[in-house]
Amino acid sequence: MEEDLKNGRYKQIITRFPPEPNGYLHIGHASSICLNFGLTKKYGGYTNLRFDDTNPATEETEYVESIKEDVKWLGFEWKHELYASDYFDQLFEYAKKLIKKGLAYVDDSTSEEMAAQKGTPTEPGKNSPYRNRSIEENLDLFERMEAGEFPDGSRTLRAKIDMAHINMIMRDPVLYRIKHEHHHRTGDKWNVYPMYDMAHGQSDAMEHITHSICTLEFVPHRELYDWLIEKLEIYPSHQYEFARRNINYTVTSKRKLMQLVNEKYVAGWDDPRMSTISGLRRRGYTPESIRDFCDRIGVAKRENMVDVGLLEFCVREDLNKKALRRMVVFDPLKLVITNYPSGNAEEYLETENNPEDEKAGVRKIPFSNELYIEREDFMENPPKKYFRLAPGQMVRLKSAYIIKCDEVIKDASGNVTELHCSYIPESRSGNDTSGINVKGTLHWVSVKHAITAEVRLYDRLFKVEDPTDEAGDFKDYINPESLHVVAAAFAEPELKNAKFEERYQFIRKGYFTLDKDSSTSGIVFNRTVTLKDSWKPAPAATGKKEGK
RNA sequence: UGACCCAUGGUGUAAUGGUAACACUACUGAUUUUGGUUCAGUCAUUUAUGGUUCGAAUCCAUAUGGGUCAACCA
Repeated sequence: MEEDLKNGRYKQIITRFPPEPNGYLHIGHASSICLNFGLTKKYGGYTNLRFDDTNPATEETEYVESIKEDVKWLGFEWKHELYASDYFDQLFEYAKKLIKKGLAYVDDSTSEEMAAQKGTPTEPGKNSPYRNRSIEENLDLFERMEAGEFPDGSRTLRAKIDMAHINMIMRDPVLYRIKHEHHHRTGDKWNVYPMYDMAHGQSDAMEHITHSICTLEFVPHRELYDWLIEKLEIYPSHQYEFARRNINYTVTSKRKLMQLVNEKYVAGWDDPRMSTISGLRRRGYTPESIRDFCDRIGVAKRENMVDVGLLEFCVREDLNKKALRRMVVFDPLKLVITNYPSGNAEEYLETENNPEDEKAGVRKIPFSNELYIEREDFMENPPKKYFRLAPGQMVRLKSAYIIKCDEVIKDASGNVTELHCSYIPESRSGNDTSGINVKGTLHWVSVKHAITAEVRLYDRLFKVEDPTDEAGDFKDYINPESLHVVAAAFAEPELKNAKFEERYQFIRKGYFTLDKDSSTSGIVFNRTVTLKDSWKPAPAATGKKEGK
């Protein structure tokens, strides 16, 4: 499409990203951002960031700031930062031009009366009794609407098109309405505000937007978009539509996201379970992974439901290259190495920070005779093909030694409290001369060197693929286990120096990032995504692993 | 029961009248000091019926299915 247009029709492509500042951007907007900015980056040209702030009742500066931050974070630069409200003077003139051409009139009907006049998709509408006012009277009334002489809702300016039009959008649509409301940018200057249709295409025209890209629900508006451009005799921008991207197990609707925030189902717009850009950012998603995701899902006009698994694939792929490997035990089981010197004996073992990236370097990790391993990495009566620790079995401790489980210690009620193992001194990582081969490798931390950290494990926010498609309220389908907090996980000491800019892979546990709730008194990590896990204990035994 | 938009493996997207493909998922196997990564492979696709054409996913018609439109929201 763009290539044809480049053949002489336009010298350059100009697009715009037009958010309404009444909420935070979500993953669906990311698609639109990547499309609009990506197109002009590819074909040459530029993209404006234009806030569609024509409704002062719902719009706030807080949202403007968050939107700018999110677009920048995603890695895009806009040419001009603009606001539909910048054009209010010009738009008002445009409205008067329509009146003068006999193409718009002031209507005193109430919204109920107007709805009744409108007809239905299968029946034509009826003309408003105010439809044939004189140009002079319309002009006078419209000026007085602006002057603040009339209360909210008492009058509107409507286009004079055709109340029997097959396209209901064309049945004398409202162009301007009275609102004595404080606007986040123009303050109390205006008493009338343009509707979307009276502002969007006109703003596009003023900016010489060549491709005004929006979602499918605006298809019927295109006829009005073109009509206004024609009658106003302004730059002929063109509107193109694509289907919004839906992702399963979440919602991408500002209204619904706001409900989750206001009704405290989540901690805020940037709760890591939210589909907002700020939520994904806090969760540990990278801009690269989100852009890659948007590229992969593409654009089309058909209804769609993208698998969240693809988003997870994209972030795993990116993080695998970037994340520093660390060892953290979530649910500790103490392990004593009986043939290793006790007391203050320790040694520092070298291990790579990222096997996928030599430049990431190496670090030292402390080893001693008392370690923690993951409780789930031991089974007293293992099924076959269990590669982890079990009585009499051997495993490798990552970057350390091969150990053998000699004895299982239990408390009075039979719970396993401790494991006694022996290590093979010749099996030390890097210069293993033992000749022993083991299938399993476990992560571990030294008890006396470990630090504690809070770890927040997230799962999908909804239990069903499409909560808006289910009976009843979408909030009835919230996954009660979407957040699992490990209050005190045991981490290798290196993590004391965790940084917000760095990404981590806790070996065998997933990808993690430092959360903003971290303070000097305690550090907090968010799990971005689990590692892919192809281990299945037994047919139909434990089912799906958490977070997958 | 009006108009408009849409229909390609489980999912998403290509194929511009000329061999239906790519990615994700799932499943095999190899490698692996992460049951990760990597590598090799397997399963699986044009909604239906007609028509035009030497040739149709593509063009036409009809049907079916899904979506949108009756806010002083965007």
